[in-house]
Amino acid sequence: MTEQRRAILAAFKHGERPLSPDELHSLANQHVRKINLTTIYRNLKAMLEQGEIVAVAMLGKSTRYELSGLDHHHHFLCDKCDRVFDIPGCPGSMQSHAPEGFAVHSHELMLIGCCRACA
Amino acid sequence: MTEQRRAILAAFKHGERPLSPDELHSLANQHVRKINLTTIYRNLKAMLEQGEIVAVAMLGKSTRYELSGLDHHHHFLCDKCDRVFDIPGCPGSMQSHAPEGFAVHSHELMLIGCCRACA
DNA sequence: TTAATTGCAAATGGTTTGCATTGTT
DNA sequence: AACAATGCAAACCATTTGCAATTAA
Repeated sequence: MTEQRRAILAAFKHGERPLSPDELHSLANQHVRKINLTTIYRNLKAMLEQGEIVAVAMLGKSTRYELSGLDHHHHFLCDKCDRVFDIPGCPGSMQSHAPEGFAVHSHELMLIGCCRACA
Repeated sequence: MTEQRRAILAAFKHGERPLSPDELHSLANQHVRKINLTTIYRNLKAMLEQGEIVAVAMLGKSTRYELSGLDHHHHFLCDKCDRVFDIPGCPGSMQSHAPEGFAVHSHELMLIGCCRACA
């Protein structure tokens, strides 16, 4: 594992929430010497393919990423401060909500609202 | 209401599922004389602000849009054919899944799997 | 006829790629 | 030495913007 990859992992752990490539870039640069944004993107791509991280779709804004292997969970987007929080738990299997003949492999749930700090 | 806006609305109705700006462009051009893609984007922006349509976040792919005012519902993304289907109903209020002090205003749910046609 | 809408081309912003350089084994 | 990872600049692609021409009120 390269020094840059280690810095990116550290940034993920330090960030503790889904991060955009830019946020990751800033965070990783605090951990080691300057890393190029291109390197961030290339490592994100590799980490995605290896299943080390997962992508989180964001309305309008650029995709964010987080470490995988966490317990199954969902996200809360604060529409005031724009931060995304992990929320534990899950409403449960969604297969019953799919129409006949549709097989559900996975699901994503995003709650939108106002976080505690902004309230 | 302009002729172009009418064509875009017709495309939404004809499409019957969340559409990308490009899909909308193709569809709208079938309904009237050529419309510029810029006009699609500008009308989408206006329709969003007026609440006439809503955006649907797509992982990696570009945002899709659909008419609002439909019953509250969610989406199913087929990972084979890449189409998005509306699915009726909702698992219910999500407030109980949010941490203490977090106020939920709305939520988005995307089921991912294999649609009936691709099965 | 005055304001809003459109088309076109250029600008933008996030992401990706080519290639020469640097680091790793 | 051989191969993989990096940095930089250029390319890319979806979306936005400036501005002159067109359409609607």
